[in-house]
Amino acid sequence: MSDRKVISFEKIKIACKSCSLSTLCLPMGLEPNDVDRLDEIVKRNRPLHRGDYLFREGDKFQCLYIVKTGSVKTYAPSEDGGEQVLGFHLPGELIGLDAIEKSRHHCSARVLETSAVCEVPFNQLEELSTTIPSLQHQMYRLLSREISQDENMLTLLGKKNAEERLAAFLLSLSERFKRRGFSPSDFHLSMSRHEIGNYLGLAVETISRLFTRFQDEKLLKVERKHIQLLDIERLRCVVQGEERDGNQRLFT
Amino acid sequence: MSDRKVISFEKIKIACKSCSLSTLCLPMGLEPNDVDRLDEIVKRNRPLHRGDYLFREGDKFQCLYIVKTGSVKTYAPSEDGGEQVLGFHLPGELIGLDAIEKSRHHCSARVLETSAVCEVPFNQLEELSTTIPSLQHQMYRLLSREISQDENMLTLLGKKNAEERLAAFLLSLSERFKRRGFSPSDFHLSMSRHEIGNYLGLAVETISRLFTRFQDEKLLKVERKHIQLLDIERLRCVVQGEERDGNQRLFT
DNA sequence: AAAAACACTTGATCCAGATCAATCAAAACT
DNA sequence: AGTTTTGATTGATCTGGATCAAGTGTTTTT
Repeated sequence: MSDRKVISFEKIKIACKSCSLSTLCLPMGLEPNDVDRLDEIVKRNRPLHRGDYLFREGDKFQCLYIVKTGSVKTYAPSEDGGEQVLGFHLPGELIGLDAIEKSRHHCSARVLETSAVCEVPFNQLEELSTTIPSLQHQMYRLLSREISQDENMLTLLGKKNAEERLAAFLLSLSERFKRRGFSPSDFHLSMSRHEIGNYLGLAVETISRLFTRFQDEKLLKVERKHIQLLDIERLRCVVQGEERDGNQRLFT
Repeated sequence: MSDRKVISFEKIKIACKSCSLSTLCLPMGLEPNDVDRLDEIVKRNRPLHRGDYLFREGDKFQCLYIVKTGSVKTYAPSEDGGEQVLGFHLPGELIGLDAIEKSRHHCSARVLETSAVCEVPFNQLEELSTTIPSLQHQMYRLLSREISQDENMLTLLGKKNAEERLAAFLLSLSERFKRRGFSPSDFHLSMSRHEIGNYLGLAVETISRLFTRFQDEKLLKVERKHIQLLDIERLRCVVQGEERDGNQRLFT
């Protein structure tokens, strides 16, 4: 292994207190010395590459994972080879919260692009949280947020049509990139059209057609995986299911 | 108010330790004296009636609610008067976990039939959980379970067709009734066809037709809100999307 | 007891999005 | 550089479940 590689790996091993994500991540709201205690149990591994697994469905649950750079998808595989994509995870987002109850993962997680991921042994985190009330509080908040997000997604799948779904997806990415200091209107999709469709309960072809349509309507510019949102306001209207002529839809 | 009513109300005010739900509910896995401490913060109100609200979207989050008897639906109202039903809650099930993060409810909860509901002030519960590690653990488990259930529901809405959805719904009720000591094959639906359809992302008419079809196929017997499951095994096959002739479906 | 409101069922028709099929384009591999 | 593989686009067709419509049964109101 070359020296260069070791150096770039070491650069990734940043302590929580000097990590740029600390305001989005587990340490949010903790006192500096509590962050140090948390820091001691966090493991930082070398970067993973496209397709690598964080864990697979059925694995014993040991750790929560936090994306540091890159992106990760979680999905529920089904016996017949199909899968349901459950989420795409950006830096600062926690992965594995659904495994606490049964102490076993019932979804799989794979990285979508070269990514750095922090690992937090849950037993140690739980023990630490008994002695740091603000950490316990943060855990409750993060678990609760995950529930809210899933409920939001239930409404999307239960009530929204194809164009509303894709618009909502793009705006969600946009807002999350923004909070992480990236451009909210110019970004790269690390997932395939197929994965987007799977996540949104739509066929690949539908995603493709919608991108073309949105581009025709000057809502965005798309070139393969590079997206530029041209009219975020109007995209918000699309999510709300507003008609072309500006009328609202009645009931659902 | 008559004496009878007061007596029947008092009968509902049972301490956690003598509550038949204690193995499903918050106190699960707690030491008897910890249950007593939990018991002190639990409020038990008089029964609520069909249509009564536990809370409304936008309300300040104060308490978690636990169904003691009866049933409750939670739903996300949308501006245009529509709604997405998020869940139906049976005795022992916790309601309001999605409100912790923002300290505000973003769904509404109404009882479906005359119901008794326990109320747990969250601030007090959180404080108690800092001093009772097993209570903290139980909270993590319950929050995690909620996430799993929602993810399960995402797969249902994203990948399953109408008959698979209804079969899964009925089996879910069946299993939950069973764990509560009720018949898994003979029960009463406290929600309307409209609410079932809304929950499953289907139209009322589709629900109605499927009940008729399932009855024709001798999977169940339905008479208004009274359901008898006649062939739970075959219903499980329907959920898996098996073809009439016994073949499995390939991919999804 | 009649009337009104509501919940459910059943049939006929329609349509958004799936599926099938054919290219096309960009990586990845020889 | 050429070949294969994989991903994305576009068009044509099909269909599951929505929507529309009409009627029935049940509960609530008066």
